[in-house]
Amino acid sequence: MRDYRHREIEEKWQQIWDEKESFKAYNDYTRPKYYPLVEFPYPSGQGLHVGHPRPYTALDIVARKRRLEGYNVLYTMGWDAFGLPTENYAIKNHIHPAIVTEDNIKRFKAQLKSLGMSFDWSREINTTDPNYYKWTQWIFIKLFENGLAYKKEMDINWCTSCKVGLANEEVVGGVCERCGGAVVKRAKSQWMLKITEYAERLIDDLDDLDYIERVKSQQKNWIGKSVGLEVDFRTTLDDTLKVYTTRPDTIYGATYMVLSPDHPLIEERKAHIENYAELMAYREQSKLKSDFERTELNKDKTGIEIKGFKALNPASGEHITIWISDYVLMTYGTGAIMAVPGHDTRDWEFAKKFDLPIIEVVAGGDVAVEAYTDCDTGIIVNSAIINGLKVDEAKEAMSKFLEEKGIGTRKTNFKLRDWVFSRQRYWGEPIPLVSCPECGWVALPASELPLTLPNVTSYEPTDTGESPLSAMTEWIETTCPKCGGHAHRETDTMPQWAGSSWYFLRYCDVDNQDELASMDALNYWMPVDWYNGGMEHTTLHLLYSRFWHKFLFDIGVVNTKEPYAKRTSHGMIMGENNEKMSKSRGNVVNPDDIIQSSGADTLRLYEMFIGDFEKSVPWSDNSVKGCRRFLDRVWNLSESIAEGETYSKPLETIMHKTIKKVTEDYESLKFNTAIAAMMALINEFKQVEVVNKAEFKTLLMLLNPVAPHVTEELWEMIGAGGMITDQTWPVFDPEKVIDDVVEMAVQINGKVRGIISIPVDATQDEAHALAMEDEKIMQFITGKTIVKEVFVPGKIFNIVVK
RNA sequence: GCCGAAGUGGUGGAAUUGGCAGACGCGCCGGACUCAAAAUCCGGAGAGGUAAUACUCGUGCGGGUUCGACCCCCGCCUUCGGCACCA
Repeated sequence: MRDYRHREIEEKWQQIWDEKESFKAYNDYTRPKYYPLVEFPYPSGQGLHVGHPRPYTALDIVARKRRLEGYNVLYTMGWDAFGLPTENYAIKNHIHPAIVTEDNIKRFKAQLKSLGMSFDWSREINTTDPNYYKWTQWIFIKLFENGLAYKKEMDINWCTSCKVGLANEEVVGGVCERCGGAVVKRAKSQWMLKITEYAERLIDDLDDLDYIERVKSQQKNWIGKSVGLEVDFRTTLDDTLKVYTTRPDTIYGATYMVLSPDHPLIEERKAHIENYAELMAYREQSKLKSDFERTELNKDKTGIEIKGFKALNPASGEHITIWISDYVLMTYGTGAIMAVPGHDTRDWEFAKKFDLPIIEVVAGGDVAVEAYTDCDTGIIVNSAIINGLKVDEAKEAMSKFLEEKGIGTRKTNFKLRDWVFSRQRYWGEPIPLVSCPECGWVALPASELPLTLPNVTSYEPTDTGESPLSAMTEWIETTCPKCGGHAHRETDTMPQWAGSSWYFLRYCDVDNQDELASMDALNYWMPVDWYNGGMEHTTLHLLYSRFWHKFLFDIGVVNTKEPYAKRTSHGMIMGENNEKMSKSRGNVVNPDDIIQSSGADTLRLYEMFIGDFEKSVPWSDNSVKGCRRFLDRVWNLSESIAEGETYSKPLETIMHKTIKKVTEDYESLKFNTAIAAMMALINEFKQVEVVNKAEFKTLLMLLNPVAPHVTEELWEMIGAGGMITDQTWPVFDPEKVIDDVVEMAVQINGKVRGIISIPVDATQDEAHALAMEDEKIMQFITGKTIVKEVFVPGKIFNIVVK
C-alpha cells in the first residue's frame, strides 16, 4: 500500500492536465455550452489569500461536473491589474508598475495552478495589456460617440489621502472605500458616464434574472426609483419654483419651502434678497463639511430664511416662507422641496427648530409630538377638495388636479448618479480623446488604438489634482484627428472598474484582433450561465458591467441584453478568532502553507465543507485536519476493493441516494451537505463486508470535482481505465433511491412514543396493526379513546387519543 | 430611520410544499493498539431526571393556527450586511 503523498500526486496531475489540455474550451459551436465565471482577482503583492479559493473552487466544482456531463465548458481566469496598490508600490520602490504587475501575476498564477483549478489558461487575460485595453478604450469611444460620456465641471468626491476623485459608489460611510481617508467636495472637470440613462432598465431587467435576492434588492435600493410629481410653486416675484414630491396628497400641509444652498434662484434673484451675504456664508460653510460630517450632523438641522420674497402654496393659496438648508440636495429632484412638517420627519425637525407652522392634513397621529408618516391608514383632513380620502386616493386625485391645472407633472426620480469616470492617476487606461481648440473633444480613430501609457519618471499623484501624465509634455502634445490642428491629450485615466466591465466578453474570443469578440463566439458562449462574486461588488462592478453590456447590446456589439443569467455570492473566510483576516490582527492563513502540509485537495474540500457557502465562517485548523482524515480514509479504502461492475445489494440504495444528493447539492451551493453525504457513504462502506469497484468508482466520480488530484490518482491505482476527467457523471435511478422498509415514528397526540419497521408503501391499516402490537404504544392508548388517526405513508403515524 | 439576511448542543453547521430536531465534521470522554506518546481504529453523549428504566424540558422571547411547528401567522428582542437628510 502506497502512502498518500499529496504534493507528489498533485504536481503529477497538474502537469498531466496541462500537457493534455484537459480543460481547454473549444470553439466547437455544435456542442452544448456552459460558461461559469468567477471574478478575476486584482493581483496584489500579498499573493493569494485563503478567501480566494472559496468561490474559485465552488465554480470549479460546477465546471468539472459540467464537463463530465458532456458540456463544452468555458472556465477562465485573468487579471484585473490596474489599480492603486500597484501604483503606490511602484512609487515607493521606483519600479515600473508594469513590472510589479508582471511579478504579482506570476505568483498568483503559480498559486492558482497549485490549487488544481480547471481553468483554460490559453484564454488568460490581463486588463493592463495594451491588446486588451485597446478594446476598453474602444468601448469608451463608443460611449462618447453615443453621447453617454461627457465632461463636466462639478463637485466630486475627493479622497484627500489617495489624492484622487472617486465615484459615488466608492464613498462608503462618508470615507474612501479603499483607504478610509476623508472625502471632501472638490470642483473638478470630470469625465462622466450616463449610467442614469439606464436606471430604469437596470431595475426592470432584474426581474427576469436568476440573481440571489439580496443582490437584486441591494441594486434596486441603490438605484432608488421613486415615483412622484413635480409641482410649480409661484413666488411673490412671479418666479416659478419647481419642487418634487412623492406626497402630493399633503400639499395643503406645505407651510414653507426649502431650497438647496446651491439653488440657482438665489443668484437670479440676488437683487431682491435682503440677506444675500448671510445666505452665501451658509453656503460656503456647508460646502466645507465633508460627507462624513454631513451624515454625522444630520440630526441637527440648520438653515437660513430667504428674506425679500415668499412663495404661494398652490393648493391653499397661503403665503409661505422660503428657506435654504443643506438637508435639501441640489443633485436630487429639483433641488427644492415643499416642506410638510406634519408628515415628514425631516421637515418636522426643521419646523420645530425654527418655530414654523405645522398643519395636520392626514389624521391618525399627533403632529404636535412627531411627524405622522403612515400612508396606509390615514385619512386626509384640512384639505378642501380631497378631505375624507385615503392617502393613496388623495395622491391620485391631487396629481390629476394639479396636472389639469397645468402646474403638475408626473415624474420618476432615481438616486443613482452618473458615474464619475476620470482618475488623476498613472496606472489606468488612458482616455483616448484629445482636446482641440477648434473641434472640442475628439475621439482617436480606431486605427490609433491602443493609446498606450507613456513611460514617465514619476508616478506620484499631485496635490493640484492633475494626473501624473500632465507632466508628459511630449505625450500630451498631439494633433487633432479631425482638423489636423494642434491639440492636447486627456491626461486623466480610467477608473479601476473599466477593464472589468466587459472582460467576460473577451474570454469568449481572446485572440481576436479586429473586434472585442466575434458575434459567432458571443452567440455561442453568452450569456455567462453562472457568475459568482463578492457582495461588495453589487453596486460597483456588477452594476457597471450590466450598464456597459446594455449599451453594447444597444449598439449591436453583443447579443444579450444582460451579461449574467445567474449570480450568487460567497461568504468571507474570517480568522480563527472570527475577525476579519489581516496582517495587523495576526490571523492570516496562507493557502500555500495548507497546500504544502495537507494538500490542495484537502484545502478545497475544507473550504467547501466549512459551512454555508453564502455565509462568512471562521477558519479552523482542526476542521482542516478532519477533511484530510476523510481523504485518508478514501485512500485506504482503495486497498480492499473487490471486483464488481454493478452495485451490490446492501449498498445499492445508498449509492443511488448519494448520487442524487451530491448531484443536486453541487447545483445549489450546498457543497457542505454534498460532502457530508460522501462522508456518510464511506461510514456506510465500513459497515459492509466488501466494497466493490463499481461502488468505489462512483464515490471517486462524485468526489472528483472537489478533490480532483487524489481521485485521479486512485482511479489510476485501481485500474479503472483512462482518466477520471474524461468519464461520464454517474446517474441515479429514481426508483432505487427509496428504501423498501422505513423506520416510522408512531406518535400519540403528537409525541413520539414508538418506532415501527414498515414497508414504505404500507397502508394505514397495516401501520395500525403494527402499532397495536407495540407494548409501549399500547400503554398510552389503554384506557383512552382513539379519536383520530393521521397517517402519512412512509413518513409518520399519529394517533390522537382522549 | 429604510431595505435585506440570520438567531438551533461545547463548536462549525444539518433538517423547512409542517412529519423521529441535532446529519456530517471538530472538540470532549471512554476503550483498543503502544514501554509511552502521536497517528489510527472502536464506542459514547442536547439539558434535567433516575440505581437503571420511565418521564419532563428543549431550535432568541411572548402569543396563535394545527393531530403535529426550528418551519406557517401576529407581536417583540438581538446580531450581521447594505443604504441613509433621496423629499
